[in-house]
Formats: sequence, C-alpha cells, structure tokens
Amino acid sequence: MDQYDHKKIEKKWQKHWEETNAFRADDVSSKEKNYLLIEFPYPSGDGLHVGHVRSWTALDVVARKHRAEGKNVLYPIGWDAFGLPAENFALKTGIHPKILTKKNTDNFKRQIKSIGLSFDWSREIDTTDPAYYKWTQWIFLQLFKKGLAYKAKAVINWCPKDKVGLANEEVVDGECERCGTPVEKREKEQWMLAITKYAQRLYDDLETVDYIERAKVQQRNWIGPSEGAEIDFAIAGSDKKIKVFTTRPDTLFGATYMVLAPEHALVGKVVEKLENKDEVLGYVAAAKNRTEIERSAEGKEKTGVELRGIKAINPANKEEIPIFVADYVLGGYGTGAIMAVPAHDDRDFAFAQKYNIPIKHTINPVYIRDDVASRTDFTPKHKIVSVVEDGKGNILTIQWGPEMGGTLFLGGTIEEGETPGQTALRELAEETGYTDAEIIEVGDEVFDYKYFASSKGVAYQAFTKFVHVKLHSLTQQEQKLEQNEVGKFKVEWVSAQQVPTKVTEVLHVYAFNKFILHKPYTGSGTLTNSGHFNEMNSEEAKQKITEFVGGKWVTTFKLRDWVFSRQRYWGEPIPMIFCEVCDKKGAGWQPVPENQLPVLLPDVEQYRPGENGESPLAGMPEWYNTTCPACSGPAKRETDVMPQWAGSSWYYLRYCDSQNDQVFADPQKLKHWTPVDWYNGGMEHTTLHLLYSRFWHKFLFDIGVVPSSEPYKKRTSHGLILAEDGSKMSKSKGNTVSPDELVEAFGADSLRLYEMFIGPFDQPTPWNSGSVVGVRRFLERVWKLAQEPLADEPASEALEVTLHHTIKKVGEDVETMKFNTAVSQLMICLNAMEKAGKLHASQWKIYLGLLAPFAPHVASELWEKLGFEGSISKENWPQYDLAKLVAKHVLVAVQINGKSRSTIQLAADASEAEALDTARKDSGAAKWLAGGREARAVYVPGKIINFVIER
RNA sequence: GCUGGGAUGGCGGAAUUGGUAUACGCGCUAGUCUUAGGAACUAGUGGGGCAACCCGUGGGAGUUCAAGUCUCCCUCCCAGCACCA
Repeated sequence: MDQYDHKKIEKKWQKHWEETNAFRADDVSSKEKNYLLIEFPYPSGDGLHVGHVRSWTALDVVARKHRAEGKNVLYPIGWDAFGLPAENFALKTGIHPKILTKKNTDNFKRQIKSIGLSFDWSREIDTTDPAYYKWTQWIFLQLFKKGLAYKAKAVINWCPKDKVGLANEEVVDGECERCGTPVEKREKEQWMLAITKYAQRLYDDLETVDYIERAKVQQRNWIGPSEGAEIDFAIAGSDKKIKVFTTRPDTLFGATYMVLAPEHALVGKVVEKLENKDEVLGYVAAAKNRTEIERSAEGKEKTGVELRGIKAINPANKEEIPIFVADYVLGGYGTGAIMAVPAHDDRDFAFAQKYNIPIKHTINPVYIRDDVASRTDFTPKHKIVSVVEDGKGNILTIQWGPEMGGTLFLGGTIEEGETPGQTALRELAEETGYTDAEIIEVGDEVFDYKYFASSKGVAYQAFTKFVHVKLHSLTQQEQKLEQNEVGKFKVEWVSAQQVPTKVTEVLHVYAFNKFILHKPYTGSGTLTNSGHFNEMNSEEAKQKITEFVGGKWVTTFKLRDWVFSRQRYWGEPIPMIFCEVCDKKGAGWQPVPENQLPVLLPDVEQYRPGENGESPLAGMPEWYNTTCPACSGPAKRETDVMPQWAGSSWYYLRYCDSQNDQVFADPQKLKHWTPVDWYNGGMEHTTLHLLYSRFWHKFLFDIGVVPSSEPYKKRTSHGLILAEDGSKMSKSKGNTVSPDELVEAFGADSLRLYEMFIGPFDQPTPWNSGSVVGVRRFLERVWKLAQEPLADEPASEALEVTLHHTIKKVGEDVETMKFNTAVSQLMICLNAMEKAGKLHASQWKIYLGLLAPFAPHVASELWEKLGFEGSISKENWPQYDLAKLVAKHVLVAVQINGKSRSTIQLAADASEAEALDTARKDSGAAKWLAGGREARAVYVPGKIINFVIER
C-alpha cells in the first residue's frame, strides 16, 4: 500500500498547476465572472504569517469551489512594497530598499506556492515598479486637477523618531502607530487630499454594500456625521463675527460664554487689542506644544483664558458674553468655536464652575411614564423632591413598599401659599421629626412629570421643584403622619455611594444627579428663560431658533482631510513642480505633464530625512532642479513622497489589466471584472485603506474612468490568530508559528485544513499546535480508505443520505465562511464512509470534489489514482440530489414532561397516530408513562414526541 | 461614558433558528500492536451517585408541552470610538 507522502504529491501538483497555468483568469469569457480579492501583502522580512494563510486559504477555498462550479475566477496577488521597514533597513545598512524588497518578495512567493494557493501569477503587481506607480502618480494628478489635492500649512502629527508626518489614522492613543513615540504637533506645508468632500457619500453608500457589520459601524463612527446649526456671534463694537457649530440651538438663550480653539484664526486677529495679550499668547503656545499624551494625562481638567477686552453678543437675547480660548475645543472639528451652555452641557458646566461664569437654565425636563403615554386627561399638581444631607456624607431616604416606588428621597405636595423650600422643611418635620435644617438651594427648573397614581386612579402632571436641604443636627420632634402613612415607611440614612443602587425613580435620580453629583441636565425638554420660545419643545425650538438668528442647518463630520505628504524616501514621488515665477501669478504648483510620467524615484546616497524633516530627495539638487511646465523657467520638483496608502488605494483595478502601458487599465477589462465581488482583509484596515480606496474609487468613477461607484461589493474579515496562550503573536515575543515548518512536517493540505478548522473564521482564535495532528490524521484516513478496493454496487441508503447532506452543508458553509463546520462535516462523512465498507466510485467522486478546495493536493492525487476523468479543479463540484437528502427512516426522541427518555425509529412519513402509538409501546418510554394520565402529546415529525403526564 | 460583539466540557468549538445540549477535533483514560516511542489502532470520556436517578449552556426571574436559542433584570469579558460641541 502507498504511504501518504505529502512532500512528493504536493510538489507534483504545484508543478502541474504552474505548468498548465491552471488558475489563469480569462479577460474574455462566457462564464460568470467572479473577482475574489485578498489584501496584497507588504513583503516583510519575517515572511508569511499564519494570519496570511488563514485569510488567503479562506478565499482560496472559495476560488477553487467557484472554479469547480464553472465560474471564471480572478484571484490575484501582488506586493504593497513601499513603506518604512524597507527604508529603515536601508538607513541601517545602506542597502537599497529595492534589493531587500526583491529578496523578501521571492521568499513570499516561494512560501505562497508551497501552500498551494491558486493565485493568478500572470497578473502579479508591485507598487514600487515604475510601470505601476506611473499610474498612482497619474491618479494624483487627476485629483489635483479637480481641486481635491492641495497644499496647505497644516498642524500635523509629527513623529520625532521616524521624522515623518502622520495622518490622524496613524496616531494611536497619541503615539506613532509604528514606533510608539509620543506624537508632537508641527506646522508644515503638506499635500492634502480632500476626502471630506466625499464624506457624505462615503457614509451614505455604506448602505449599498455588503460589508461585515463591524466594518460599517467603524467607518460610520470614523466619518462621524453630526447634524446641527451654524450660528454667527457678533463681536461687540466690531464687524467681526464668530461662527459656531452646535447640535443644541434650542439652548441658545442659555449660552453665557463662547470658546475658541487655540488654533482659531480669530485669536491672532484680535490679540493686539486684548488687555491680557501675553497671557493669551502664552496659553495658545502652550496648547500647541502639548502632545496628545500630555493632554490626556492631564485628565479632563479644563483650562482656558478669557480674551479680556472683547465680548461677543448672544444673537438670541443680545446679551454680551465673555469669550475664552480653551483647548477643550478642537480646532479641527466644526468651526473650531463653540457657544457654551453650562446649564445643559457637561463640559461647559465644568468649565463655567471653574471660572465662575453664570449658569443659565433654559430647558425644563419632561418625562411621561409609560402607563400614561396615550392619555391627555392630566390633573396638574405642584410637588417637590428634596435631597436631605446630614453633612457627613449621608443622605436621607424613605423606604416605601415597592408599590410606592421603593426607596425615595423626601417628597411632597406644595400647599397653598408655600414656597418649595417651606414645603421641604414642613415635610421633613412631619415625616421624620427633624427640625434643625437649612435650605441650601432650590433649583430653577420645573420638571414636568406625568404619571398615573393607581391608589387614587388619577393621571397627574406633576410640576416638580427640587430642593437641597442640609440637616444641622438630629434634633427631633414627634412625627405628624397622615393616617394612611403610619407604618408604611422607614427612614434610613444612606451613604452617597450607595444611593444609585437603591434609588431608581426618575425624579429622584434627577435630584441626586443635580445636587450630589453636580451634573447638568443635557436632555431635551421644554424651553424656559428663552423669550417668546418659552414652552416650546426642544425639537421644534432647534429649527425655530436657528431660523430666528439667521443660522444654517448643516452636517459636520469628524473625518478630516488626508495628509498625503511624507518626508521620506521610499515612496512614490509626488508629481508636482514649484515655480516661483508662476507663483506670483497664483499658480506656483504645476503638475508634471502626463506624458512625462512616471517621475522616477532616484537612487540616493543618504536615506536619512533632514533634521527639519525634509525628504532625503531634498538633498539632491540634480534631481529636484527642473524646468517649469508652464513657463519653462527654472523650477523645483516636490521632494515629498506619497504615503504607503497611495499604491494600495487602487491596486485591485490594476489586476484587471496589469501590463497595460497606455492606461491604468483597459475600460473593457474594468467593465468585465469590477467591482470586486468579495474582498477579505483585516479589521485594522477598516478606517485607513478601506476608506481611502473607497474615496479614490468614487473619484475615479466621477471622472468616468471606472464603471462603478463602489470598489468592493462584499467585505469580510478574518479573526486574528493568537499565540497558544491567547496573547498576540509577535516576532518580539518569539511566539510566532512558521508556516514553513508546518508545511515541512505535516504538509500544505494539513496546514490549510487546520487553519480552516481552527474556529469561526471571523473570530480570533488561539493557535493549538496539538490540533494540527488531528487534521493530519484525518487526511491519512482519507488516503488509507482510498486504497481499498471499490464496490461494484452503489452503496447503502444511509451513506447516500450522508454524502448528499455533506454536499449541501459544505457548499453552504463555504459561501457563508463557516469553514470550521464544513471541515467538521467532511470528517463526519469520512467516519460514515469508513463504517460503510466498500465504496462506489461515484461516492469517491463526490467526496474528493468536496475535499479538493480545502486539501487540493491530496484530492488531486487520489482523483488521479482512482482513474477519474478530467481535472478535479475544473467543473467538478458535486450536485446534491434533493430526493436523496430525505432519509426513509428517522430517529425520533421521546420526551416525558420535557425530559428525553428514549428514542424510536420511525418511517419518515409516519402519521401522528402511528408515531404516538409506537412511542407508547416503546420499552424505554413505557416505564415513564405507567401510573400517570396522559394530558397531552406533542409530535414534531422527524424530531420529537413529548408526552405530558399528570400524576 | 457611547457603540458593536460575546459568555456552552479540561481546551478550540457544534446545535437544522424553540425540538435528544456538548457534533467535529484536541486532550485525557484503558487496552492492542510494538524492544521502545507516537504524528499507529480499538474502546471510553459533561458533573454527581454503588445504583435507580439527579444536576447541568455566566447569575436571577418569566413565556412555553418544550429554552443554549424568545422576554425582562443583573454580572463579567472582548473590540472600536472617546473633550466631536
């Protein structure tokens, strides 16, 4: 008998596939096209990672299945080869990144081929190849021509170690994503791409694509639209205005100050007039120098400085209000300025308290309890809720029974002629006997609380005031309780920490938040202190007040424009030329004419960026000195290069026509292949690569060079493979697993099968080296069984059912990426085949067809050994026969009172009467049925019988 | 804090969407072949109990003939975002 020799057969079939161009996609074909895409790798020196294998094998299984189903599959591969590691290596060793890249891609290629991935190598691309980046540069020029690429002095995130400007997306927790150094702020002239112009479409069109929900949520979050009003605040005695963005124009009457971000342009314009010029300039400078880390290390403590000498005018009530500069307002969001409403915003409240700014209440809370939602017949009443403190951190509570609302603070009805404070003191004395008390505060607000008093059968609208009381001593008189109150409650002092666990009623929670936690009310409600808008609800007032002050309803986004310059070497040169002569005419930046593309990246001697952060190219006058395309005078090339995200923003388009030197891809081929049908990749690329490439694609669609408005129809994501202890795999921890060793020891098929079996595809799973053995054993058993002589007769009914069920299950599982259960089903099926004895050729044909996408080498070898016609990888996906899915006999569980007691064998089409009858006679069940009365019997055909027995 | 996703044997994980919980694999136990070994083979393997049986899907209530699955409350874990006005 032949031994299963994975090395021999894997080498044989890999050679065969290469020689026959087995996986080449056809640009012209009558077959249904199917474009499957994985994220092309950065060819790092570490080589292939088991994470790559998981993602790529998954789509390889899909690709192989789809080919077997007769589709024209495009499954390409290439290299995202620009980037920092190769450049840092060059810095250390002086070896050109090109050389390192070649070495690494060769290694990757060898590894990829060794695991039998069915890529179409004829379309291989490399972002660092001038024939490729020519078109990256071309796309940049189109962006420039449409005004979407512009140079601007921008405050950028600067990594002092890598000496490179970073996009917002590359800053993680205030640190450089790559090296972990705290990021600084720097002002620099940068090329920017106006992705914000596409924010709305990038947001809205997520509706039209089939992305894993997590990815959609993350992108929505990142784009971050927010609806609100833009409102102008005039500066008193000046024609200057400050535009603010607010989502709460309904609280405009409560705006008692304004805040500008330190970066706000107005600060510089008015600073000379200020009484405290030096203080303001000092604050602004300090804010700029602070790193993100320092800012968050300072906690949420807010700082700021008033601009003394100028005032703004609240456009709603014409009151003069102070203007502050404070870094809790962000320069890059909204208009960089806010109106501050301390009564109804947490941050403004904290700031106003610190700087003694008036707090003006303008929203009365409203709450309608569910039990009166549909009623209109309310009896008005005036109440108070009072929080009584003993000055030692304890709060007075009244413990009622659950029907009275459980644990509450003191409350009561305001009687004729009483102030809320008097009511509070009276109720305190009556219910608890305490008399030595003082009113600290009576809240301005009136809480409109609608509820149903079941004891009285009345729906009340309780206008509730809030009183804060301090008890000086426990001096007590006798309680004066009403008849119905006697013995119904207990007075208890509760520590402030414990209150939230006991007091849950809306009004009382509100009182606690207000007086003890000092939280402002930030919800909606009814307007007050707001002129003729009083009594209007928040939603209506938002529109009406915006109109009243001449504001505009707008949507703002968190998304910022994309900082596109890198002061580095190993990237695509930005194809722009600066001419000082033309600059005087307002057109200093000139695009390199398209017929001069690509602008080649020259070889340099020195890879280190300059101390001021300029690109190494800035040290090469022989390269950057050139002539102006507009006036032919002397001019200089841009020496910054593009970020790594450039080449990957459109690579899937190049695969359609990777050799074309006339256009970036032939429109006919683009039409044939795009959009990508299925794109699998990591979650870490959701807000970077995925969003950027959607942006570029939409732009290319707008200028008419691609036929669809979205690049990817479907996006899925694989879970990370963790180390055996559940921690992250990393080279530095030395807990990585090498695909090479696994291929050597167990074979590519075992590696592929194991990674598909390891766990649910979209979830992180720890690696388990022991489990690889399991799938290897499985393949050994397949191999061994295939050496047995074949049967002449078609096999037993039971096995046919299992086989056809397996066809159905594996097919469905592959499409829904439940690879783990697909493999499991293949194992179950093999178990059944081993038990069945001799197998018929047709059964092997089915089984190998199903196994082939997962373990293509073994399946191909056995297919050939068994003498089957044609290629297993082409058009041999088995079809299941619905008739064969239905077994003639089924096993039905018998339950007594919901507990499984026995199983019985029934004909699949057994009637209810037959089934129940059989069950009653079953020895296992009979014992439980005896001595009781059968109250009910439930029969679910093919599944279960349940007898309800009363005793 | 907000948003999204989770919690099932010793481990990775199944469960036809309300119908025999723990499929499949690992590990473990016993045995077989073997000088030996296991990446070999066979059988067993949720917990408790001598047994009949009982208990079991993070915790607590509920709906149902029947709940891992549905409803409500709670606890914990993971991921993303976070001074976003």
